Amino acid sequence: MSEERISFKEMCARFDVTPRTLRYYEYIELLRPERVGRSRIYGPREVARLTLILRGRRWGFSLEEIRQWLLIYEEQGNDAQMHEFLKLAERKLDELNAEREKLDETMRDLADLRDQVARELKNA
Amino acid sequence: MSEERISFKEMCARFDVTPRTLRYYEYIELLRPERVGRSRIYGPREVARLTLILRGRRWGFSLEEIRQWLLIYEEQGNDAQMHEFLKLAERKLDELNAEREKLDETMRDLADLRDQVARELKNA
DNA sequence: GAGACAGTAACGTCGCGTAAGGGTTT
DNA sequence: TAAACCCTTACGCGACGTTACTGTCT
Repeated sequence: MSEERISFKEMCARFDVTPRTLRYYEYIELLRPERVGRSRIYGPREVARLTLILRGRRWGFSLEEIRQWLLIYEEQGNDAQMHEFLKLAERKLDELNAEREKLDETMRDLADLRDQVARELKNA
Repeated sequence: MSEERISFKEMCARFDVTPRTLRYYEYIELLRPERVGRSRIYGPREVARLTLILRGRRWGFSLEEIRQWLLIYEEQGNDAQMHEFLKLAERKLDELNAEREKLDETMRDLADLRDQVARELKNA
């Protein structure tokens, strides 16, 4: 029960990704579905991995970073690995914070120029 | 005087870009330096254009978007063109704002997971 | 001849999109 | 015969980085 063997198309639908994406993840060895003939079949392991992959992607991790994560998750949470994860998360949060500050500066600059141009238009 | 004719290397240094970048911008026809023999020489026009290009890049515009800008700037600010710019700027600000919200959400999610893992570590 | 500078050509990156072509099953 | 699904191969994008090789000037 709950063997959960899922077809290619169903994976695409369930996770809202294209076939190309699944094939690509397999090509770079993030996923390793079984084959029945030439068709791909996804078990619970692949479903779990894809869940993590997509979550990481939403967070702006590169697929190579995600690969590291998966290694940590795979061997299931001993302390050392959880520490590893915490370090990764802290580093990423720092990166995201830096990005945010750059974004804010950009927005201020652009808004300033917009206001300046708008004033020029009014005075013309 | 202020003829301002600048060499390839000096352009790279002044704007802190690589030779590859200058060659690329020329290849896609954002810049059109003169040639003396086979060497590139940059006049005031190219200096001004590169200034705008890099500013646009900091603001997250694509080079194709920047090309539109340059057209507007080139023909120097009549009202219609300034309106065009204002529309571009507003659209970009909206985009940047959406990006910022996604970033904030990402950071909240990641921080939550980090806290959760940290608690698990303490309770073990 | 060594070193600094110039040039061109062309492949590599990342995360897929998008054909193009062919096979198998309903 | 057609529709629906599967497969592989391979080129395309954006903004350059990088390598490889050649040429020119000091």
